[in-house]
Amino acid sequence: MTATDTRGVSSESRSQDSRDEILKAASTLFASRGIHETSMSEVARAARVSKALIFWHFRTKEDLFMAVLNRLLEPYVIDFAEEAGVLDEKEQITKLVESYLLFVRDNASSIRFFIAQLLHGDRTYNVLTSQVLALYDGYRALLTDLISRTQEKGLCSREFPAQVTAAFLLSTLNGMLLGFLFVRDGDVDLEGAMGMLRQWLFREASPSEPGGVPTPSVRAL
Amino acid sequence: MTATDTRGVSSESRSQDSRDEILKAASTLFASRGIHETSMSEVARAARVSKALIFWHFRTKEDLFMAVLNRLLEPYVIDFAEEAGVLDEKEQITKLVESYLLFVRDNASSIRFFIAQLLHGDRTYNVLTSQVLALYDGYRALLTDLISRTQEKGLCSREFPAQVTAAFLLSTLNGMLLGFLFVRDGDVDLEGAMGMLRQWLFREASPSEPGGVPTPSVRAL
DNA sequence: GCCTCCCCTAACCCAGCGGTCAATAAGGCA
DNA sequence: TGCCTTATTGACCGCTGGGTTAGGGGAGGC
Repeated sequence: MTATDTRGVSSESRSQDSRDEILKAASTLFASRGIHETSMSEVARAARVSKALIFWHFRTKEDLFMAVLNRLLEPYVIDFAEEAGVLDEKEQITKLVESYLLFVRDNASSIRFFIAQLLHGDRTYNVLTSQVLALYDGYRALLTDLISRTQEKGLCSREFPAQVTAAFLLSTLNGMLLGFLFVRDGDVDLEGAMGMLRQWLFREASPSEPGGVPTPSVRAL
Repeated sequence: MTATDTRGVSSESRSQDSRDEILKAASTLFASRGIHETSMSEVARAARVSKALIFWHFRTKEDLFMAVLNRLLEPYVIDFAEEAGVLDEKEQITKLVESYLLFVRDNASSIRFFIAQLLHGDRTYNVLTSQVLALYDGYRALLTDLISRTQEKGLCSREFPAQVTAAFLLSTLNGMLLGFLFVRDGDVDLEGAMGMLRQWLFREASPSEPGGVPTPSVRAL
């Protein structure tokens, strides 16, 4: 989608195009079938390019794989600071949790890939782990801080220390993530999940909505 | 460990022995490195047996893999009914949750393997998924029922319907599972996790124990 | 003592793998 | 136009993978 960008076909952009094409094909194949079940010939065929060209762009298969990894990691950033000021803490937490779930929904396939990769523990383990872990810790810190401030203002229960609550909440989110990844038909009940989380976090009474939506369906968590 | 069982070397037991040896070696290798990164020659070497013998016992590599899968699935059973009567509902829930966490701790490597396998979604997907899902649903049903009864007796909060609570709790448990799988040094804070869960479930006050154990450590959830 | 059936092996087969290379096409620049 | 650099390819190579095959050896039956 990003930049089909056929401006000034001159000079190095020809090379760049084929490189992108290869990366795109490799991303799809690696993510869906794993590195070991994907041959370079298949990547070449999918990218409609000769196998030798792949080795011209990338020294080895593993190099290509690393490039794919980085490409897939690109959207994994926490861009939260922007809308911080306008919302109160409660809403910020809600927002943060929601963005987690939305992200999971929209990036299910690459998350699947990364978890499988992490579980597998190849050489890539170290570099990938540290990167993913950094993101994860960032998110947790953000959440802990937010919960802590919310508690100070008396906006939510002080039953547990903020970091305990945050760790617990994150566990639950990860459990939901796992649930999402195994959902059969790919559609996921985000609203239901959010509602449950909000109620749990803030001890809200069940929001008896005008339309009278009954208990949020909880299938397939 | 089970049955080195060298009784009556006669007749078909020789075959059985070598078959077991192969399965054992294959289980270890497949579980730790995955099917595609494990060659039949490696399995043969690990089982100290010729490669051809493997193909005498199992028609193809995939057959062997399926046999391994079933072997690894053996310990995955819910044997809960036994001690049901003696405990009250609250303790039963605690017990059930604890047995989940203990199971996760003790079977981390095969759980890892199964999740990786499920995430991957090979052909094995269908047969494995259905089996794991059946177990999972069994556990959930057990839990839902138990929570429901506990609520009826007024022993725990009725804030949410039993099945919502169960699904939520299961999500959290799965999140913890995920956390356990990625714990660095392999040791896991079971007591801390259990404490948090109990408090959450039953709204217990922090159990200020005589020894004065401070807030349960929550690292690495 | 010999035959038979079951385990088990060494040696082989060949498709497909990751990777290389010499040859070529496709511009930019003079 | 011709030359130089950069992209691109088809053909090739060594090797490892899953899978086969022909045959050896040992325990039971007769």
